[in-house]
Amino acid sequence: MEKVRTRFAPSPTGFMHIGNLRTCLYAYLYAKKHGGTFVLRIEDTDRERYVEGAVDVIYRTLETAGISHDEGPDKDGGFGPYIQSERKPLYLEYAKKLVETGGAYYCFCSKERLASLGGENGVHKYDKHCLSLSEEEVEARLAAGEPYVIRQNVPAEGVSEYDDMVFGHIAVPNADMEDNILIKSDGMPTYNFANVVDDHLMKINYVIRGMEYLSSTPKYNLLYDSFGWERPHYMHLPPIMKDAQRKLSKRYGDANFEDFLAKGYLPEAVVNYIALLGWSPKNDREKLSMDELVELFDVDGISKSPSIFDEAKMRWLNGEYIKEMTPEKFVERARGFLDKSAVAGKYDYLKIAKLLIPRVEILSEIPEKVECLRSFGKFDPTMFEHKKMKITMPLALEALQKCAELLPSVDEWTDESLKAALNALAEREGKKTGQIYLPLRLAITGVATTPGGATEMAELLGKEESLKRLDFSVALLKEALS
RNA sequence: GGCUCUGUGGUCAAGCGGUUAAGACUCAGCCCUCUCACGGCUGCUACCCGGGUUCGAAUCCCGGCAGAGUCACCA
Repeated sequence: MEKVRTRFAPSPTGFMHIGNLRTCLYAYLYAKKHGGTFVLRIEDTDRERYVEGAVDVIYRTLETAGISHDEGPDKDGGFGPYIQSERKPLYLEYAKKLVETGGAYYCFCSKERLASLGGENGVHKYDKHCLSLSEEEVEARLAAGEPYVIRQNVPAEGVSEYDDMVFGHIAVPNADMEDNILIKSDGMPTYNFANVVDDHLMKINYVIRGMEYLSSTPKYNLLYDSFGWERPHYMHLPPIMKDAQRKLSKRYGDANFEDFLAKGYLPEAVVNYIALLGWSPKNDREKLSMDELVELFDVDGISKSPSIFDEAKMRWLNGEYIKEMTPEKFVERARGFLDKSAVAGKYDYLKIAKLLIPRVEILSEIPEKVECLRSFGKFDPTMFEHKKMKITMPLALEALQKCAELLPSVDEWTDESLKAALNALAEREGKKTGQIYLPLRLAITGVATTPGGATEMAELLGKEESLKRLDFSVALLKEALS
């Protein structure tokens, strides 16, 4: 079997959005799955849409996503250059060859004439006007320096067909296809043409891309045929949608890959999630590493219908990745968020990590979760009331006062010894442990929900701060009850 | 509008002529429990519609309907 070569060919027009990344991922997975080569090619033939720095975003995104290309502008594999603008002379050369074989022709029509062609429903279709120009006339006008384009010569009749790896047999009447421009008047090729020439020259035999090309692919095949080149296999992918009607896109301000990282998503979780959007391993596995994706990836699992991007599910998956981290790993990955939170520099990150790991789905939740370690002040004393535990404000006060008597004598200020002390206290007083813990936790944090229990929070805060807060809360309760 | 494609719970998604139509997210409830989480359990909700073919159709065929893509000197 021939060696598989796939490619990702983005145009540098800004950020890398999720849909693009998934196409890239599938092309990568398919190549790796079959021991093939994955090529990165930059399609910058549209000078008007070029965005400075966009190429760097592409490199950066691939790297953090864990997708490494085997060939590209920065990794020569002998098929370069890998940037289309640097291949410019090539295209004209090949277009001329196509003119000789009759697969293409020069066109001198003005924009005005083209505009006057108006068909039904505002749809124009070029009328092959210049196809009938004699060779001499073409030569003369070329020599006179008249501006021209080169158009593909699509047969007027017949049907063009091919078999798509995911959509199956596709047949399009030739009459529905236009004689598209291959070489623009600025001498640059259009996507239609550059793509075909480059894919052939780079020996790309599996073309994996969005399904917006599904119905124009027969046209590209005609080009391959005119050249006498072997057609590649095609794998078209359904789009990722924002909702049932709209595609996920930069235009609607939808988050791109780097935005998600900034929001505290792990790159491997994002990659994992988008791999599953439009593809299924057909078992119940959902949390898959890149290696597993490579192993399991299969065209058969690719769906034909669009899928809607569900951030809630990606968030859940991200949480799954976090849950299996060790505290050390968590600190390493979350350092940026920890450093910007209330615990920055003041607390033991590893201790905090243990509490945060099961409670955080995306890293950006960290600051809000630990804020109670820094902020403390007057709070609503009725929060001490707890029906199920049968705690009233007076009972809470009593419990807190017992704590205030007992705790200063606890020397080893750790979760375990605090627990031991409080359990003994509860037993002595004939209380349920919750009737002690609950008020204490509230007393030293001042908020209803905390990332840990009373003793865990106390350990973090330290003896001095805990006792200070406890005193404050005792006073607060006394005042409320008087 | 022409052409191309698609149509399983709110979302992702198994299913490939015979199933009580998986599983996951979300949501609700319960258990666990010092809060919140985690974990465990339970529940709600689906084959777009209509015709065929067949003993039997979510699965095959046809027709509707709905949605998407495309019809550029953009990719």
